[in-house]
Amino acid sequence: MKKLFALVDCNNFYVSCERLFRPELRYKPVVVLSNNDGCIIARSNEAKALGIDMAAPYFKTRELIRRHQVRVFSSNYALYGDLSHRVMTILQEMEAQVEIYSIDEAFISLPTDTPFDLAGQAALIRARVFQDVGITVSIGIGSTKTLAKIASRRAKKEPGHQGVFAFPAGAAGDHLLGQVEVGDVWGIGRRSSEKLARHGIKSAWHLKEAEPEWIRSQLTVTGARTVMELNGISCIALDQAPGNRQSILSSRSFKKPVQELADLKEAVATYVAMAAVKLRSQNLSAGALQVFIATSRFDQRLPPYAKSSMHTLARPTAHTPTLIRLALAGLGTIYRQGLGYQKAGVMLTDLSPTGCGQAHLFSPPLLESRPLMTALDTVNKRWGRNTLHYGAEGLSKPWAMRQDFKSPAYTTSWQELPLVHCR
DNA sequence: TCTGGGGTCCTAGGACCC
DNA sequence: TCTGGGGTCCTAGGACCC
Repeated sequence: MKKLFALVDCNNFYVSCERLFRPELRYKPVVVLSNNDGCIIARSNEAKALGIDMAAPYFKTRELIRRHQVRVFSSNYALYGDLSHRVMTILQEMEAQVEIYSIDEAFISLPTDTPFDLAGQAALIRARVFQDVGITVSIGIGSTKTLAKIASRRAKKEPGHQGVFAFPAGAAGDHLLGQVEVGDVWGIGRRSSEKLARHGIKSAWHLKEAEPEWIRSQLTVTGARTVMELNGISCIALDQAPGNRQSILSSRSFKKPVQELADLKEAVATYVAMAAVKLRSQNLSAGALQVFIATSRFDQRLPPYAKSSMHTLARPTAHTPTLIRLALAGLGTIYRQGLGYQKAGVMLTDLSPTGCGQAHLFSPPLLESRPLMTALDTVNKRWGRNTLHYGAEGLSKPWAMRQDFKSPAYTTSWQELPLVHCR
């Protein structure tokens, strides 16, 4: 059966979340920063109009921000995650086939075999999300995910569409593709668009008409798929139950460069503990652990130093102390004295469902206590993160990331609920 | 002074097997 | 002169996404 795709995309999502609890900031320029207050990762329309670029380093735009009194927020993922969940729940209530694609986007698969007012249904979804959560979404409809993406951008950018736009058939569709820069096509990043431009392929229409074999040779099969999708041939299916996760990464930049091994150890132990919580929450165990450290890529004075160390476990585990021990041992092998490290991290890979691992012939069973981990997670869930934690994680954490402009956890912490004053 | 974090997929090349 | 053919697995690196 032929299907259509709709992409539901939350407008300026992080900014919209912040404004939800600060309605006086509506129509004012607002930006949200990445972790460590490093880059700008969300902008209100007013901030975009001021010429503040996506992913611009905060310190480089600070003057512009000050001059126009742009309101700045550190990222607050507890808030965004919670509001995202509310939006996605509504979509799943209204539609049978939903793929949650990212924190602020979902694809929906729509039937086309019955006479059905797609745009009308999309408008209903949009109204319901706004009514129940207070977030504005744009919805694009197309015969492939790639075309739905292009349509959603049009829905967002041109107010006349009331937030819903269906990719048109025939010549009108080609005309629209002619107006889309090739780098704005889903799956075509900076490197590929530079390469394509050198061969005269500058618009989405040029790409659609390109020779498939040549595209395959230049952009591999993923590029070839994109060309098919632009031609209306669906190659990227709706994925309602994404397969088991491949890896769990936990890493942060430091407030200021860290030199001491002792500080790095604390940071790495903290990241291991975070990753392990995520691991157990998905009932997974890790078969390998990688730890990495890096100096700043931007520091011109010294050559950058980045090293990682991989350790494979005889048997998969989700036991925090075991993982911390391995990570710290790995850290010792890659640490070099006298450098100022800007970032460290831990990646858990070879993930498998807990309890399904192959027993090992020669290693004795690991002396690890699953009930202990369960108790730890239960306490921290009930009483707040870090109620119980490992000594190796440290206490003062002088390396912790910068978060100078963080809003309260309005919806996920009793202590930070917004107050309503009545007279 | 100050430049995010968390993912996925693809390819090439080396090592190894029969 | 001339050096097989077919395969798997692993890793590193590149590119992309939000």
